[in-house]
Amino acid sequence: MSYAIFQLARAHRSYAATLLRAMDLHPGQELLLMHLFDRDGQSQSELLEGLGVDHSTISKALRRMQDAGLVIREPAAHDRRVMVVHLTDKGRAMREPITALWQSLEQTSVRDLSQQQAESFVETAYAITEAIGGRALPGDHGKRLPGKAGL
Amino acid sequence: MSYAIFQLARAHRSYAATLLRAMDLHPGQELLLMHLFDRDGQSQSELLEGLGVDHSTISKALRRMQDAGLVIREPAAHDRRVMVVHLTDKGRAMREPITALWQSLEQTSVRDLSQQQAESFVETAYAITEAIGGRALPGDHGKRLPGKAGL
DNA sequence: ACCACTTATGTGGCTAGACACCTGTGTGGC
DNA sequence: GCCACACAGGTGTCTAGCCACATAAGTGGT
Repeated sequence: MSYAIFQLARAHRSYAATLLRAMDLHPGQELLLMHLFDRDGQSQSELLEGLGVDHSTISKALRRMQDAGLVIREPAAHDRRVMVVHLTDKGRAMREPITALWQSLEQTSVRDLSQQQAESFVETAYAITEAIGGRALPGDHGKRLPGKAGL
Repeated sequence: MSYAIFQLARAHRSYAATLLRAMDLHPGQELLLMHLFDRDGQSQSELLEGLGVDHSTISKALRRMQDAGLVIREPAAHDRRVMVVHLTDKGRAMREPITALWQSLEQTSVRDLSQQQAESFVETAYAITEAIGGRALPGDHGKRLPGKAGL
């Protein structure tokens, strides 16, 4: 089971990376952009909430994306700690390609599956994600190893 | 679907990394060790075949593991290109902890699943892995590394 | 023997992602 | 007002993992 997850994760990431390479993006950046497509002008903390990665990862990725001209970061007026992230025209232009990439990824993934299998798989995947503590909720800094009962 | 895979992959890797940290290992190294538990004295190419990552990743990981005293690498007699990897006593001593970790990981993953769900999930996971071109190892979709290492 | 080709491995450079530590900035208690 | 504390980001450092390139050694064709 865990081996299957490892293999799937590696293959899936690798495939996504190959597609992303064609549009000069790196894995993870497309998720950041998709969150911004959904709602522009989010703070890094808000993006972090949606992605669940470390804040330093967000910070560095955004800096590189700013260097690449995809986004701009500017301090918020009401709270000078927060940096509000806005898409540039170039960033917004990535919307269609990314959507197409995502659909392609979906289609390829489910290619040999029945509708039933796909739904069941997603459902189980989320169940596993929750079982192993997939949510990094604010305030717990990763110390959440759910119970030593299972160890 | 792809989002579910991303989330699952991140959660799974993160959880495994946390467990591995307790025994001074890094993600991926446990898979390398498990392959060596299964058969000691493999070349890097053989290990690569089993893991499916880039050869440079293997090379660097093995160098760090050698620095950590887990393995030693020595040139093969019959072909001076290949480096044969052997476990040290310290490396062999990791076998039980890693097996325990793996079982814990498995138990936690399937905690909220029925036997049927778990089997169906693994089967679908391999189907997706093959569909997106993660070269699955020749043939079998069933057990990986039959036996001792407990994969 | 020679030379192209393949194979096994090493190395450098890049990003992702995690942790640890640090700097500003808001906020509540006194 | 003052001060401890929480919070938002930034930066350094480490490993994983990829690609691109390099080196050395075995393999074959001629």
